[in-house]
Amino acid sequence: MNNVQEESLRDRKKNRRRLQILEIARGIIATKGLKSLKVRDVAEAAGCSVGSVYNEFGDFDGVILTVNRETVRALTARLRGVPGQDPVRQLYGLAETYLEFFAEHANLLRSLFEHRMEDDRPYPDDILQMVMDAFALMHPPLVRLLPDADDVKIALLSRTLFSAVHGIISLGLEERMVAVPPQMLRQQVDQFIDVHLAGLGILPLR
Amino acid sequence: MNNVQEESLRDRKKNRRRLQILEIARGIIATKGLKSLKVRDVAEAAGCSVGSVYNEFGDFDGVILTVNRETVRALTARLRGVPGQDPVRQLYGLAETYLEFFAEHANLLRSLFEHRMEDDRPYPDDILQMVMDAFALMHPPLVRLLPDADDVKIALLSRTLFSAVHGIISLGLEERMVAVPPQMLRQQVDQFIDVHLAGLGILPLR
DNA sequence: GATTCTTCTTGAACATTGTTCATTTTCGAG
DNA sequence: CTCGAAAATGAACAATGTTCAAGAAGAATC
Repeated sequence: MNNVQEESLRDRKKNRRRLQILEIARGIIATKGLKSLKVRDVAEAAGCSVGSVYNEFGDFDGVILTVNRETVRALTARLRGVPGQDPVRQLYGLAETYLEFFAEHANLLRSLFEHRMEDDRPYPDDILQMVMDAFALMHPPLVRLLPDADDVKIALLSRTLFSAVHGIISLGLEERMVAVPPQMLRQQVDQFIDVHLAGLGILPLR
Repeated sequence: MNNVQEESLRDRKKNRRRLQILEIARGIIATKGLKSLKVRDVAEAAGCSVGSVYNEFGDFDGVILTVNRETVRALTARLRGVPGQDPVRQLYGLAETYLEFFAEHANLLRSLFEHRMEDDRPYPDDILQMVMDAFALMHPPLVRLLPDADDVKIALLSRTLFSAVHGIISLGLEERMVAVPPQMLRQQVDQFIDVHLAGLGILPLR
């Protein structure tokens, strides 16, 4: 077997189509929600047969999970872009960036958190791990802010804090419920962190 | 029209069946999740035809929504049962009771929060209102603890706090993710409230 | 370039499941 | 008992995920 794989014509077409299918599926989820995603719609929009979708992704869950995987990847990239000089600012930045991302891609995030597998197959571990990793991004700044605390406790605190922020945002953006205006929601998140940092004995910047 | 309605045989049967259908549907959702709820299964278990289910509930969403309505009603009842002598204890009690209820009825709660309507029909207002009302149950104790604060701000704080607790619990119980052990989760919730109350300038009891 | 072999693509057919509705059954009133 | 209204029925339909035998397309070999 030759490791210097030059991409064959077949591979090129396959890749192009794969990306195209994902793009279309993501677009439908993002604009009309996961419930509106239909194999036939995707196949038609991609100019191929339904069989090709199955050939490429195994089953329909495969398409959804691949989109979700990219969603959490994009989220993580955005969160990693939050400046880390000042740990307090970093915490606010992480929360606000999460809010921004969630507001921009609400349906994609809902697909990530609400999709249930067919039958009782388990949710892929790598996606869960990526989500956990994203939620652990508050760990480093918290370590800097609480140098005397047990590392395990900080890990727990990081997950707790991020989960709390997630709850505030995901319910706040739920247009079904009393949709909180976006600007208000940001204030809400900031105030929440204000209070929580104060409770941890950390002085705010402002 | 006679207002002294004695229940006719017809009405009795209708009511019995209605309750039976709901019981069965709730059981399936609770044990196997919303995705496993099928009209035919419900009809067969209730010993009636699929048509009867439709006759009684209009469509399948009708069944789900009725179950969800009862779920939020039961939740509210449980939360209202939390003692209110001491406002601080009440806040812990509300959070812990929510945790208990969520742990006991995880799939029912997920059905309440994750179900999306067919097409683009709106989620029934009364259910949303009941959820909002449940989340507002932290309002009274917070008013007592922060007598000088603006009432509108407390209303917002109440929703924020409860949403945060919801996030911690719903992600913590997500067995897909790293399922936090229930006892640990309770500690997590308590510590979260510890810190947040401290941040609000409220002294803990212990 | 022709031939062969492998792989991918196709789309009709199937399986599952929500929904409808003409027909039948049941119940209550007169 | 009879008749009309209401309810129940379940076969048929519609939407949608899934499979697979047959054909098409590309790669490999000569």
